[in-house]
Amino acid sequence: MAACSIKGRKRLRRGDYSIRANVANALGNPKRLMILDALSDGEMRAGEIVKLLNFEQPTVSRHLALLRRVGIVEQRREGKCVYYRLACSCVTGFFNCIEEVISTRLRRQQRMLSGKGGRA
Amino acid sequence: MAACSIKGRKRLRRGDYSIRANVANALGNPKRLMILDALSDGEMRAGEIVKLLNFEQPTVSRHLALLRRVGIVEQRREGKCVYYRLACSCVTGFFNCIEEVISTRLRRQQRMLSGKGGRA
DNA sequence: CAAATATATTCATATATACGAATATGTGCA
DNA sequence: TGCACATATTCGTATATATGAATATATTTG
Repeated sequence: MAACSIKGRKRLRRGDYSIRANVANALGNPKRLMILDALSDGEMRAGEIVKLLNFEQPTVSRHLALLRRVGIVEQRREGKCVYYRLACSCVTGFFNCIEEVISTRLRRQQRMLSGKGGRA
Repeated sequence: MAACSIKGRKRLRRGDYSIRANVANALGNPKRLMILDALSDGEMRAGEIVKLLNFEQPTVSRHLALLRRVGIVEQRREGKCVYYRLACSCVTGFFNCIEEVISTRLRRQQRMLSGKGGRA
């Protein structure tokens, strides 16, 4: 006999979660986040990003390729230079959400410390 | 002589991008996305998720532990059962953003096909 | 305490990712 | 065409992640 009740509902979004995960996964790397953060100010050349962040040129190129592959950034060639930009304004929202998760976590940890840990 | 101008601006968010990446990274896995999608309907027991998604019990447990570690979900024990819930409402926004990225990408691909590919 | 249920952790391994170094491709210009 | 600048790709390898199987821990109840 189950001690805890099971609610019969739950509908899941349909479709391929792998595709969604690929998009999210592209955001799960510190260097890519820095690149996106830079791009959130506007279009930049690949080389500009290399200089700004002081990463290896191939590193930046590969990260940009990955971000482009999943559709987070778009590119535009102008002569010898390739300009990158965010493909979707919602990326900024990602950052805000992450900040929110982190601050929520901090708050919870504070609670832990003063609550559980404080006395005993 | 650089052919493309360099704009001198660009301010980056400060702080540790690795922490942010850890949070985002937690969302970059199809099974975890399915778990979060399930939890977006409300609190669930670990075992309920196992049954709903038909994953191995240790797999679910580990994914939940990871999600909890980065602060995306919280847990609550009630007797033998452990209930999990989203720690932060913004997680739903993540999904919407991902959908937006994917649909933007689709739109762009359509454009490619009818534009570049159509004639040539 | 023993047994049963619910969840968590460990271990070995398979797979995916990230990176530097080297090299290739693409573009404009003399 | 040949050179210079800008970006992309390949290769070998180091590191991280995911997983099933087995095992451990926690909680309730008899």
